[in-house]
Amino acid sequence: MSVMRKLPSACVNCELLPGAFYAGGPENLSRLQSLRLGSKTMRAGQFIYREGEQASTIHILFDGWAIRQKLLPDGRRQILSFLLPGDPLGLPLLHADRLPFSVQALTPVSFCSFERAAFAAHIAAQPQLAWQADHMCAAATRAAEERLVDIGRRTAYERVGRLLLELSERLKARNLGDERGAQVPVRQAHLADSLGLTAIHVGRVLRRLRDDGILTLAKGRLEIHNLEALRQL
Amino acid sequence: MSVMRKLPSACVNCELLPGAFYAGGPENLSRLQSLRLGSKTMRAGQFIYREGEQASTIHILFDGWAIRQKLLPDGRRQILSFLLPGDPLGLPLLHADRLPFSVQALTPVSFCSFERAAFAAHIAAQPQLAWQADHMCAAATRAAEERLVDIGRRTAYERVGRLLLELSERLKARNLGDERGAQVPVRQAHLADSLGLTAIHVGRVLRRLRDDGILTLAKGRLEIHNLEALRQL
DNA sequence: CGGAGAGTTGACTGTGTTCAAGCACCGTGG
DNA sequence: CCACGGTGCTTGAACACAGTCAACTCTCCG
Repeated sequence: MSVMRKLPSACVNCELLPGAFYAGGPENLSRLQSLRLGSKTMRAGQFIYREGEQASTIHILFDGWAIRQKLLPDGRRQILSFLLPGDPLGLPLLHADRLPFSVQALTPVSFCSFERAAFAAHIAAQPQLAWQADHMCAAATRAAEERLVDIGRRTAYERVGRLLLELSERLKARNLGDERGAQVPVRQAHLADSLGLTAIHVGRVLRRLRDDGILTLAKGRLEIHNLEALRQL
Repeated sequence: MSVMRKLPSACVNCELLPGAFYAGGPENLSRLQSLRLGSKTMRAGQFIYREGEQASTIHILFDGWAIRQKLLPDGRRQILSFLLPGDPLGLPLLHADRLPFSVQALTPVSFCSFERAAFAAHIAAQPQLAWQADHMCAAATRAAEERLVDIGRRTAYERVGRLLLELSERLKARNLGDERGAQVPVRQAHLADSLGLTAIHVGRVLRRLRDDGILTLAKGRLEIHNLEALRQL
């Protein structure tokens, strides 16, 4: 079974920080370190945040996968995004003290925590950090709106293909996974709730994608066999 | 016919600025004024931006409605949002020089323009402006993700009702419209492309909403008859 | 060996789509 | 004043994509 990576003792040694917008360069790391509250691990399935509840800490995912989702009273669920190591969890807490979505661990996870208000002040006080936060947020909006096009105007076949392509590219960008594929701990029900479909239909679509020689998703592993065809979708 | 409001000659007199995040308070207005390039009007249907094309000015909608949309090669369209007076057009241009969507005038519109780079610098240089921009952007993400839940997991009936409720509330917040309703220059095809449906089905849903005594949308006018029931959706 | 969770398969249903025709509204021009 | 054409809305019938339900298999673990 997969073993969880060990958290570094200090931010300076953290492998995630180069490139993380909230770090703001080496000269800020000690400041950031002083805001750090500690770290935590959780098991698969645990809720890291629940929609609407008050929360005063924000987390940075260090290892494992999580999902960001909204639940309707009658049990329907919409997954908003998949979260990978390095992603901040609950970023809207910088602007409000209640989150408009829940966050749930998809695998065992570890993350480190910062005090909401102090972290917000840290960013708000520095023009270039605030600007970079805005930049990140713009990217998040763009991603949400692309998913909107998927769900609103693309077929199930296109949706599944594009989501798996996106995941594979995000994993590659972080050097997770190898040549042909990667571990993707996502079940058909997750794809379904992410794409506005049912798990059963996702299963049928995955079979078609496999039969068409485009990709396979089985036993927690995603393999892409025809990247060109996949990009065409 | 509706008459277009007259643009003020100077930002100081602009009725939109109180409350606009990019203004940043009275002391900044002269600075903002100096960045202003001028104003423009366009007829209904004209494209203000086209997806992917380079653009070096950003606009603030002064009067009229516009839509933000993405078009697929085969003609399918997804409307991302409706833009009302006071809304910035093409905000992502602050972070990139190509827009990931098109903007089209829905009615005759007027707007004023600012040079992209100068406007971005104006904001990026001031921590509190940048932070407010981040705040706005977070709201945009939240809106996109709520629409995502609508399209992904709600029925056509719920979707149409909720979108019209949202529009009516945005109009009310800007003092457009009166007691019972407001002018809403949105055709069934727009609702359809916004909600991942077809215009024909939207028509059927609107009839059901009317038959159920909840609302009517006809001849460019939206009237809400049972706000409570509408909120229940 | 047994049980739980995930995935598969098949038959049936339903929400929403497609296509086509007809109608209402409205600004234009004879 | 009315004929005209365009645009948008409505209706009906047939269809399709995706959903629902239920039974069965597979795999992984204990």
